[in-house]
Amino acid sequence: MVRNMREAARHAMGRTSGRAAERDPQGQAAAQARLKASGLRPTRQRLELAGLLFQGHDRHVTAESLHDEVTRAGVKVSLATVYNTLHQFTGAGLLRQVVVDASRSYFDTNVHDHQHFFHEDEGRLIDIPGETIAVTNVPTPPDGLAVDRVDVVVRVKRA
Amino acid sequence: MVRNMREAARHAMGRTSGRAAERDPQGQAAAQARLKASGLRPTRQRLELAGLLFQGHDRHVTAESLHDEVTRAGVKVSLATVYNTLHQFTGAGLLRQVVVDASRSYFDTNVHDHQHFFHEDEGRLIDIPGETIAVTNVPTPPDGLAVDRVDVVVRVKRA
DNA sequence: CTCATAGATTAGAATCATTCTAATCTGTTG
DNA sequence: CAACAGATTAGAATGATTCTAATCTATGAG
Ligand SMILES: [Mn+2]
Ligand SMILES: [Mn+2]
Ligand SMILES: [Zn+2]
Ligand SMILES: [Zn+2]
Repeated sequence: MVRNMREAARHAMGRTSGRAAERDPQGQAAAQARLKASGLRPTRQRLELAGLLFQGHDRHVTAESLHDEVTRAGVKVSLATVYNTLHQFTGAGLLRQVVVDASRSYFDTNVHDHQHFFHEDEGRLIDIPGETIAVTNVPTPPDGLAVDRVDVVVRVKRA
Repeated sequence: MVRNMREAARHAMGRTSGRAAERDPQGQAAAQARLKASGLRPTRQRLELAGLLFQGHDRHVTAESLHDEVTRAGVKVSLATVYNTLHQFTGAGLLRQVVVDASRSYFDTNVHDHQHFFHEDEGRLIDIPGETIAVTNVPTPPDGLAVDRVDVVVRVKRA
């Protein structure tokens, strides 16, 4: 039943209306490149999620916030796939996991050295550029251990 | 049926054999004082848990590790009570909660300003004295927010 | 292009830490 | 020794995350 390129493309798009992809052509292209570079198959779901995550500005998402967002965009992706994708992207170095809240995991599109404000009332993360804060005199780890990284979280509340 | 002080004391001890209390007389006394100072009733469970937690050296426990420990000591305390107690002690300023692992909460008997090594392979926390690490140039929080505290976690792995 | 297949997605069940419920118990105070 | 506010607890509930196993799809021969 597939007769030509246009039909094939529509078919490949599956359940999505194609609206999201049409709305963000360069995002999709960049996403495609990013996935290819990481050896991840460019599936509809990964392209949509990458499109939302890597639009240029840095983002902090939870599995649920990203799932809500992609769902609101009219794209059907299961929550399991959102979790899978966040972990795969993290494994590929496209995302970083941030632990600040015992009740849920955040993922950060900014994988460079930087720190965070964590707004405890609202559960929001705000970047602090990597050059801003200086952490000095970090002691040598106990024998047999090596520093993986140093996290600084500035917990803030309503004044 | 309670005839004298000795009997009364045994009765008050409830289901415990009294072994734990006998093993740690000063711990119990200190615990009693600590609870009184915090306005918490000195129940058998709180005294046992305080006895284990505040023995002098600083400790990092999870609800489950503390529950295992108190259980192994032959004292019957429900996990719900361990959770309740950890939160009450935290509210009273006797403990501090430490967020380093998305999968469980740690409680720290050292409530003074200090930082941590977190051994990611084993899930263990190691104190870094408060005067050791210096964090400078922490930026001013966004408007309407105030710094609650600054956490530094030095994540370490097997070398 | 067509097909075979490794890899991906997904609904729904399972897990696990933590919290809640509501029944029972106990420390305190009069 | 009451009376009762506060504490404990078994077991259910919750909520985030992971797992299962069935179905789908991207890909690279042929
Ligand atoms: Mn959702
Ligand atoms: Mn949890
Ligand atoms: Zn960030
Ligand atoms: Zn500590």
